[in-house]
Amino acid sequence: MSKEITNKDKDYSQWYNDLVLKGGLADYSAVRGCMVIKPYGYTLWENIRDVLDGMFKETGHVNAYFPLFIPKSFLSKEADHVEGFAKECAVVTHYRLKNDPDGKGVVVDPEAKLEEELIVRPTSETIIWNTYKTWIQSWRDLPILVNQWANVVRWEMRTRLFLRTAEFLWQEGHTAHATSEEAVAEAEKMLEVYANFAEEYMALPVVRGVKSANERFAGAVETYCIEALMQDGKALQAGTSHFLGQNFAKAFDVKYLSKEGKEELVWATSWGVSTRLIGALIMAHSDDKGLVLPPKLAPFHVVIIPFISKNPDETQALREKANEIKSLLKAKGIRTQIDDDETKRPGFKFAEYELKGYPVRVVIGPRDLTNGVAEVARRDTGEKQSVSLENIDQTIDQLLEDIQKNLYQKALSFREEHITQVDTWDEFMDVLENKTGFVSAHWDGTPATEDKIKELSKATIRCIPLNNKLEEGKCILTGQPSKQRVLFARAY
RNA sequence: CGGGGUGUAGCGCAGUCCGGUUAGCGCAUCUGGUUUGGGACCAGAGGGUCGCAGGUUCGAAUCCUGCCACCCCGACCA
Repeated sequence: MSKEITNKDKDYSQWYNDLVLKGGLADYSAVRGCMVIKPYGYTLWENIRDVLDGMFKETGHVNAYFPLFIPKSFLSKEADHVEGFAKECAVVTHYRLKNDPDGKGVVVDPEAKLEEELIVRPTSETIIWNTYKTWIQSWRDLPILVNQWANVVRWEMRTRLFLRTAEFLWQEGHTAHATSEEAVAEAEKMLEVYANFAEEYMALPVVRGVKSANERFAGAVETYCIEALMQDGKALQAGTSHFLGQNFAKAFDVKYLSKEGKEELVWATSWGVSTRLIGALIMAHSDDKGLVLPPKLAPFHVVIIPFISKNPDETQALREKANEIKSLLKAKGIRTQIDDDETKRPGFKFAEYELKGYPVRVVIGPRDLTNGVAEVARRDTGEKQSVSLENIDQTIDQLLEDIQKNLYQKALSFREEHITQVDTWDEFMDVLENKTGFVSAHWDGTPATEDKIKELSKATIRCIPLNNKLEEGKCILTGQPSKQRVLFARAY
């Protein structure tokens, strides 16, 4: 069958690609490293976006939009920042094409060279802080709590659908504050927003933490992150929030006059999540039959499949009943689709909607109609039950809640089982190789040791969990004293 | 950027080693019919610059040279 997907255990990467492509989320495009997000995948993104956007508004943020292009000079104003992004920037050098003198299409017009080259934004700190300079004069102008939904480009060497593409969609919040404390509080607050979103909506348990110096965002003083675990035991950073200190205020000379009449540098944060979340969603819950989507984000909650009968009257009655159920569900805010396509057989449809991850399937045939029931199947466990048509809306409403909870619980158990404490290097390597997942181990706190561990094991420090328990110990690599355990893992 | 692999119909592939009629198969598509409680069946039809550009040859999907694209694994990254 053309729709068959690779078994997860056989080839996890191929399984993932199959889900994305055959599940109808995205396609490869004509441009290297760039993907086409198809309607089904885009709806998923819209659902993610809408919920997050509501959360941002709830926490006092407003949306704005800044240019796609950044003057090259801006990027070089913050030393760490340039270094972090310089290697993966797309650059616009010309502004015009002309007909090829040899008659073969168009060529870049050498006459149309830009005075100053433009960088396609890999992130917007620089263009935004250059703008904030003009917005901020007084303490009364602060804080600025702005978010933007945008695309960014990072010219990655190696790309993967949703997880790492050259162009991707995201949101980036950029805030300006009068004090360091306020900015830190903002960064922490937004991390918590992300964590809540991941857990409540994506049914994805995450570890909240801070990054080590090596893994910190280029230009940040502190990077907070949420880390999730995928079914293959690899970690995935699902969101980050940065306390930028005064680095960008210094670089762009953004100062305000305090209540005391003193000129002060502004404090900053930035935070973002991207379409990568869709990759996380896929890898966290799906199985060998296809996607498994949490109800709170699934494009559709329910598909109703009426059986087609030989008897036209019966078929008509089934269609009507399907519509009736749909209306009932719709009244409860349940997103429902009816598939009464007569050219496809039921078995085909079952497989198709399982592949697409619809949380609930409702099947209704002549026998059900007589008995006043429908067959309701849940995607997460595959269980089927005969349900009375009387209060099917309530049953399904409850079922969707159960599915959402069950997905979270399943992912949580998996995550808990895959955080392993180790105290020796041999154990460390053994867990990474065989058990996989997060490894909680002592580290002497130096970047050099972290690099060495990465080199030897391919594992990185995913984070130092927030409110981490302090505990005396010895670094698994160097034996030097350590005050706390940190989480290592191989990661996406 | 290194290593490996693949480019032949919308998708998946065979054919390439060893050149030779009209390039084939499965799925999908279209038409007609029979079907429909877990990926239906029968009959017929349409669909191809064999990745691109050169070259060798009477003759190239097949041999030679160059290029390009994509996938996988590594280094780098959200």
